[in-house]
Amino acid sequence: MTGTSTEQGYDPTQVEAKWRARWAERGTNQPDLDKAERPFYNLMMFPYPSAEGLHVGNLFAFTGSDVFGRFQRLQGHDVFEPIGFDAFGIHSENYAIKIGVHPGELIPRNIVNFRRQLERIGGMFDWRHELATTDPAYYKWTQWLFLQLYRAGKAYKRPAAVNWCPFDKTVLANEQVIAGRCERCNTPVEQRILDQWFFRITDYAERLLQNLDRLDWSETTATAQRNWLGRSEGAEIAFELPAGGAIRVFTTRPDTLFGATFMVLAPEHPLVREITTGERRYDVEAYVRAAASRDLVSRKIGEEDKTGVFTGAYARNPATGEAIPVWIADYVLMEYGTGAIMAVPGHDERDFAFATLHGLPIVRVVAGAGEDAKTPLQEAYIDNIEGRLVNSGQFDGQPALEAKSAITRWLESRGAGKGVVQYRLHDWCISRQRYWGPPIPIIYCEACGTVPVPEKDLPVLLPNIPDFRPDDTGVSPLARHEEWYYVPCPQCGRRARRETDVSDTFLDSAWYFLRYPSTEFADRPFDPARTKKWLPVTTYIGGNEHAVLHLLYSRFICMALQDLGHLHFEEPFTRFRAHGLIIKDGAKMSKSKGNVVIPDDYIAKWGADTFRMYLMSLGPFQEGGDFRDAGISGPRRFLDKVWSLVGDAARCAPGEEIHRHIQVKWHQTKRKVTEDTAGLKYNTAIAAMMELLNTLREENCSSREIVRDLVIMIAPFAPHFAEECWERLGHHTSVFDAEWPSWDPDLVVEDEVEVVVQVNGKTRSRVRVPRDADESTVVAAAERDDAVQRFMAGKAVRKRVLVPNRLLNLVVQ
RNA sequence: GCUCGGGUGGCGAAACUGGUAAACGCAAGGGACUUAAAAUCCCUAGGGCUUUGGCCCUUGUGGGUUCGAUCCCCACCCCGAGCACCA
Repeated sequence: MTGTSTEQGYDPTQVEAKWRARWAERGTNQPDLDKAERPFYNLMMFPYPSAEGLHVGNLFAFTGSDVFGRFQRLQGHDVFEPIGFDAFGIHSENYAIKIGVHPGELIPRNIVNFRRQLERIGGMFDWRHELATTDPAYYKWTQWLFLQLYRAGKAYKRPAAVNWCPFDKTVLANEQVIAGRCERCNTPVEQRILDQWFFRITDYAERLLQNLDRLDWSETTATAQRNWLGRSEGAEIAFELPAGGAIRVFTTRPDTLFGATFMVLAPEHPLVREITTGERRYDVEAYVRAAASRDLVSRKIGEEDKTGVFTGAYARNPATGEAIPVWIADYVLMEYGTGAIMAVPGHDERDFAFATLHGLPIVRVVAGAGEDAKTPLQEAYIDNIEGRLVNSGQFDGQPALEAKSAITRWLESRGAGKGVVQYRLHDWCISRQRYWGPPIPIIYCEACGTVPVPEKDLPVLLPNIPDFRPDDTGVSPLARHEEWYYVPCPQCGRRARRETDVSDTFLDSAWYFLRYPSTEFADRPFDPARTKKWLPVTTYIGGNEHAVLHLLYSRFICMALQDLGHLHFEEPFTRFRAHGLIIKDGAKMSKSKGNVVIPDDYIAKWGADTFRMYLMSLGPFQEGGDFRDAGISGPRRFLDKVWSLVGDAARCAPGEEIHRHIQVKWHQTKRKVTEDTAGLKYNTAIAAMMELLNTLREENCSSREIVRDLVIMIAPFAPHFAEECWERLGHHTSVFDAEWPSWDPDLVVEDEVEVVVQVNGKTRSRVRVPRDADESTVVAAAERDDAVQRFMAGKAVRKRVLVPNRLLNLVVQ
């Protein structure tokens, strides 16, 4: 194999610049959104335009999505691959504060850099449909979305706790609270109660859960959503108070009701004041105050001792009739269930710890194998659903599982309880007391109350104020901007005030995929015809860090929009695949770990195509890989060799005869590359192409037909390179308009196969036999083999196992 | 603590989801070409024995099922990600 050649070597810089220009000129990456016949919406999670630019981990994800889009295009689909920027939010704002540049100035600058990087890597993006969530033409519709939910009664305002840093005097997101302290200044964080806007996502909990079963999603992602939704079946039970009324609790273990020896209310529970007796008032109030000042995060960690105080009140256990003491403790959370529990210390770890610490009685009501009512409890006996009830009156002896429903029915018949379903999911708080987001389109009027901004007045523009820092009022900086803050009431015209909270970034990203196909329409968020043609998204690829919030919120928004008649579907992402992470020095790439690799220098040195191939060959796309720059020369050598092979093929006469075994390799490769690329197993698809190349070089074969197929198969991975090779093979159209190679099922198997011969499960030899040879033929061949004979040593064959075309195992003695 | 992933050569990884463990690539060693280097090309290569014919061992650890286990089952160890007092 001589690399002949008077021709030019492969120069990626030149080739890539040429094809970027030509794609732009020809509109290669711009499908006709109205006339497309086989629409395929290939979506990648849009990036947040950080000041650092895209790192290698980001480009791994973008490239993997682009490979898939280009592959689908070669399969004959009209692929729409849009891109945009998730540019609002606390990250941008905090960074802007840190370096003292206004986010309105910083973000456009970052976007320019992102655009440059994304173009350079060769993404098949349709830039005509680029969007940024910070663009008033976009957030006008984010605000519109809020109004639709508000009108439908799905948005409401209520007091809720936020994390508050008393030093920085600002509201913090949960992620900014590290071990109960502010991530920036290390000051202990407190909680503050503010009036905030919520979306009623909990109304959709059951649908969000049910639909998961029919979505083609990564199983890990679906599982994460199931866990987050947290469906529990149980009972709501009333414990009567002597003075009238009752404390209602939720439990998943009604079968342990007879073991409820005390009750605990969350400190915020509305009944606390009412039931506390005079002599306990001081202790209880002190405890409530202390709980209120604790930050939200450490409250939920649960490592500390289980503090609490007795209210002095008693309630009646509906099963035993006994009066049991009512305590308050911060291990009970107001946001879950009813904010009150029946404590069963015998069968709940937390209740056990609390009872031990405060000297409360512990009763066994479930006995496992070899235990009875009197077996002492050293710790809470939890995994007891296989056990039988004891100390439980008429239910003694029943299996715990049966007793669950039996006791629930018994309570129902006496009006003391009922079976209910609970979710962990909370309503979505969309209020942010910050500057850098879309203002929530609400006006407060003394006369008319809460008035939504009329749709004709949208967008409510985010004013460009120089001091965008949060201050110690706990209110958004927008409140300081008077000519913005005060507006005439849309209903009565009197002076009114604007809502100063902006909405959560997750709201921006919960609908951006609806906007992409319709970016040119100024008068509607998403055009009905376009939406009908392109949505739901065919394939969505993104990071598993968004497995829960972003994907769940997007699903909720689509459900709500469908219910309101705006959409024809309720699940936005037909297929979702989570990409893996790129590891460097044993850790995920992140700025805080200091192991971020900036791709620009690699691309400049090796070319985008080599870099793409390298990233895709690191490991399975859905698992990620380990970045070591040493390996990048491999893919480059591959492309160099293909380059020279294309030169040979261009000179080679068409229709050259091809040996059978090369044909087999060729067709096997087509099958493997097709299947593996479709399954996102890019690393093995690339390996298969390398094998084919090695075979062609060993056999000194430069068949035009084979090289042509190879170039098409390389195209999703190395698009500029493939275009250039395609042209050198004499084509005048884009390689992406070519047809993906098909394989002949008769040509993927050799006529003669090698069958492994094992004796007692150990490989001893291999014999060549015709394909699909029957057992007697294979056995005969094996028995003629010297090595096999040696290991058989005249012993009788007790059993033969034949795996056709693969293996024969002879079991002797 | 809980829920998902995952542990295979010097390194990244592959193995039709029970059938030749280590494909493909990187790094390495030897050779060819060259005044030289780079590039390129050819050869070697999991470990250990060896009488040079081969033989034995090897997929985190220990058991099990099977003619046969990287793959299935049980117990344990380690790494990564997410959730975290959810009653």
